[in-house]
Amino acid sequence: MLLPFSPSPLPPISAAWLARPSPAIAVDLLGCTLVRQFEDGSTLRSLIVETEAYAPDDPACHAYRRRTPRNAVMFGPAGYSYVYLIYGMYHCLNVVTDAEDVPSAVLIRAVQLQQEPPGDRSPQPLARLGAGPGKLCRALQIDRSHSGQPFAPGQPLWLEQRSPSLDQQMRQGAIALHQTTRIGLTQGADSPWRWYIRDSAAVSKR
DNA sequence: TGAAGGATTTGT
DNA sequence: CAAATCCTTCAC
Repeated sequence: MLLPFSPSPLPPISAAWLARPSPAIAVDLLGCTLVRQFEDGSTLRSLIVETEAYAPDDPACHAYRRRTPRNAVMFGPAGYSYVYLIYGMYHCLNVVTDAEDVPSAVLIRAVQLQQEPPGDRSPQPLARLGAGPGKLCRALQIDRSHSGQPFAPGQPLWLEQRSPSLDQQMRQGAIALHQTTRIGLTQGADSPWRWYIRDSAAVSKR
């Protein structure tokens, strides 16, 4: 299933809206728009269809043990990006949430691209390009240089609210949300902090 | 200074 | 199931 993109501009999501516990944000970000603005000024919009929450006292959270240079942004205020390199070859994009000094974030695991990203790329279904945290960063050309930056219009990345019609469909259950345990973890694997739009073509298997 | 391992993806 | 590939973290 492909979600409909809004034909009209949607309001940006504020840092204040993101200053809540990460599980709540993970649910609320489903159906919202991730906007990538490239250096030439062009933009590429994607609908968020799969997320995971990471929180304080969560063994799976990068900030679980202590503050380090890598995870420092998670200790800061909500509304900033946290991008890290995993397995030496893939980047993962997070939205920092909750209050300052409460290290938490939401991992964007899958998006539905509105159009083909710029650059030479072998023709591939858009749903595939955004299926997986590493793949969506590759498609949107997101790397660690984008970590620690605010989500705000005019920046390389920002977020926009759900369209009213999509919000209504999700609240009425016409678009089903699912909640499961998180993927690929060795610790904290029991917390049911993964959410996705069930029938989306872009979510991870399971 | 060294070593182990990871919020992934892909191909065998 | 294992490789690719490199950064982060922790131990010595």
